[in-house]
Amino acid sequence: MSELHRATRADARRNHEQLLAAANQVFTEHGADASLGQIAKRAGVGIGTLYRHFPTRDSLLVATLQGSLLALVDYARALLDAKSPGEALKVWLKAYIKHATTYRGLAVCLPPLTNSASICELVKNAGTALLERAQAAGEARADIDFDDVAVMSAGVAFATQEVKEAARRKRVLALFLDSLDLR
Amino acid sequence: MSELHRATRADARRNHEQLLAAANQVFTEHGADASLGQIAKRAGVGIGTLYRHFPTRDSLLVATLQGSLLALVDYARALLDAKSPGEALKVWLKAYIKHATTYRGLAVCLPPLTNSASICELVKNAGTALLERAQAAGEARADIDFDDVAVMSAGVAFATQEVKEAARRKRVLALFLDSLDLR
DNA sequence: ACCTGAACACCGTTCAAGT
DNA sequence: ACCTGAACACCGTTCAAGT
Repeated sequence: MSELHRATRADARRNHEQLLAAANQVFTEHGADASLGQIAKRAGVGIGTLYRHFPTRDSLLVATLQGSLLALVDYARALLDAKSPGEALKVWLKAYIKHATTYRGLAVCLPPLTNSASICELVKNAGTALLERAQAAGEARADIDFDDVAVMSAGVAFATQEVKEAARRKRVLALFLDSLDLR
Repeated sequence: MSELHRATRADARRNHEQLLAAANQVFTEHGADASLGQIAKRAGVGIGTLYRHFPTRDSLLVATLQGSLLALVDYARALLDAKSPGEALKVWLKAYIKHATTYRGLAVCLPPLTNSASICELVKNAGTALLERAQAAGEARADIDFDDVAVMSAGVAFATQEVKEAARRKRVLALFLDSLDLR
């Protein structure tokens, strides 16, 4: 019943919520490229209604991820008080990369989305703060910015996604995290 | 006129070649997820003929890339004589990653293909030789194998693909290559 | 103001019919 | 042996008609 919803009709609000819930389910089951018609059907809503609420697939995707993205931002803020700035950065990046595998195939459509969605600006700011703190403490190489780290993280998330062996996933992740250290 | 083709009909051989040429063009123009119907049309062939010659999209993709993959193998063999094993590895990995961007979106469908196509076995062997030589010379960290490097390379190719700024692409690539060094 | 679903354009894949 | 393309099942997206 927030201010934002005062002017919207009750059925519209309800449809919005049911679409989000359905999308979350269907994306989880079938991946980020799941059929939009299937999502509309699961929400008990016409396909046109889905498009009215979420004009693009990406807009539906970010809406679905908003909660976990905000959690990621909060996590970053909390980590700004951690003893070791370098470790704090790495711990957060692990969570950041793990988040990019929330849905199968999410890493593939995440990069373009990173530049359009406003929530991603918050995430970027949060990551930048952690990186710069680590760099200031001499615990991360100084010749990179957070966009570099974000690009590489997307790559790691993508490449890691379909690897069966947990040991290899862990090694590749470590390879990346080690690369952030000073020389 | 190779031995392999003695038993096949002349029109079949011709169709095969025209499909390859058309696929190369269309993949180049529209990316690795281009329409197969469009490829068949460009080849002047029924869609059924395309499926007869290349039962899956991946089989058509690897057939299209076979020449450049073999060139990559030759390049690796030549580099086994290079003075610096560590540098040789990195130079080749740059070419390897660049190859994964031959078509837009190729990096996305490359990983599964890497395990199925027999030509990729050759590439893997070539890369392994370069990596192990660098490791033996103490010019690459010893706690990884070529599969680790291949996974990360796929990630770099994917993540790098859509980045506009050349400087950032270069920095991310360097970040990866640096990570292979000894500590 | 919002919802619906038929309509359209596209795609992948198969397979009966042809040569 | 090989080729063809109609047929089928699916998908994304729009928009006229309804409430």
